[in-house]
Amino acid sequence: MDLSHFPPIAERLIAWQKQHGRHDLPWQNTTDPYAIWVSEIMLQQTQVAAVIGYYQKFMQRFPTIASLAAASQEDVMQHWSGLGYYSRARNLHKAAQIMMAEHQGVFPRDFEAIQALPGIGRSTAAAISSFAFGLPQPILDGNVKRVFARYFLVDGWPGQPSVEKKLWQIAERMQPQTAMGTYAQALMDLGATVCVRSRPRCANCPLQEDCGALSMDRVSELPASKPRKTIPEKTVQMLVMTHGNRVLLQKRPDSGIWGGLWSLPELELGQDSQAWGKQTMGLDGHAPASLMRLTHVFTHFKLHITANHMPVAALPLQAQEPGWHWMPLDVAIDAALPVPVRKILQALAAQQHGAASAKQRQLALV
DNA sequence: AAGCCGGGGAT
DNA sequence: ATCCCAGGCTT
Repeated sequence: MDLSHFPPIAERLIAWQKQHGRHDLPWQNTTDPYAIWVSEIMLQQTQVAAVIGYYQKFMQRFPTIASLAAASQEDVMQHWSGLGYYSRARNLHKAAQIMMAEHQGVFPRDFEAIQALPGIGRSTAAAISSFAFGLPQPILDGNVKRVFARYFLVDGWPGQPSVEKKLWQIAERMQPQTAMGTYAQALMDLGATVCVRSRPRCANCPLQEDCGALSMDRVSELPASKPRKTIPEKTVQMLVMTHGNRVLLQKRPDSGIWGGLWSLPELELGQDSQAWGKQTMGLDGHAPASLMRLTHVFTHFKLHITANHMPVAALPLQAQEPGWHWMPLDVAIDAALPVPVRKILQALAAQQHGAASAKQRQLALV
């Protein structure tokens, strides 16, 4: 690829960053590789605004590699609950334990060693290397892909391997050998605040004089968007079994959707709740009551959930199956749950609270 | 190369 | 309703 007719951009970007970039995010103004690592993992496929609160709580609870490595998976997952892509949390936890066992509890400084840790790919390893250690490794996240696709007129969807390969080559060619952290931050900040997806602010861009897409009037069509397919839809029934103030939850396996989180038992749509409770748990449930319906959209499918509430009067011993847990409702709501499950339990809590208040009012009248 | 893995912000 | 976000891992 011939990039010779493009002037170097690093110096302009670095100068722009010092004046117009972001400087006060919670994970900036530190060279602690642990803090930078945690932020980079949280920021994978997740916007800055969504991360800030999670980051602060996570760092307060797990301030060091050692504290994270020593924590239970349950504790780690609880601090990730709601953020999505839960393999990130499991890999973060696992990588901390690897660092304790194989790197003397110190974050490795070698680029290959960093990238070898679970959950850290080339771009994340490069970001950590630049910010924490000043290594000249190019990053290539969504922001950088957009900036380069426009500036260098790269056609095709950046998720396509052939297109991504071109973009990595550009990233390598543009990579400066000084001020690596500032340069990486400049690319991200330019993409996040100026070279945004829709209606970019080209008049404020330090690269406007020689941007390929701007000169060709192709800014709005680059980068090419992902070819979209219709996603399948699934319907499930989630059963909320309660005994007194406790609710039955099931720990999901690490692999698959919502891995490592607590969830509700799932039945097929027409499946009979009472029969299911009797067969799998040996429980006699009351007639199930419709609690709520909701639709949850994932990247690759849409899930229609019907939540039914079935109280059980007695709890025989065979109801204590491994992997299942009768959890007090107030505890369950703060556990590591998927978002729709938390919504269902909150609806149940609201309903029970309402019923309790009604009873109180009734008693007050007597 | 394509699929899997979440939840939310922006438009 | 659609796109995409400081992507990586598995098949």
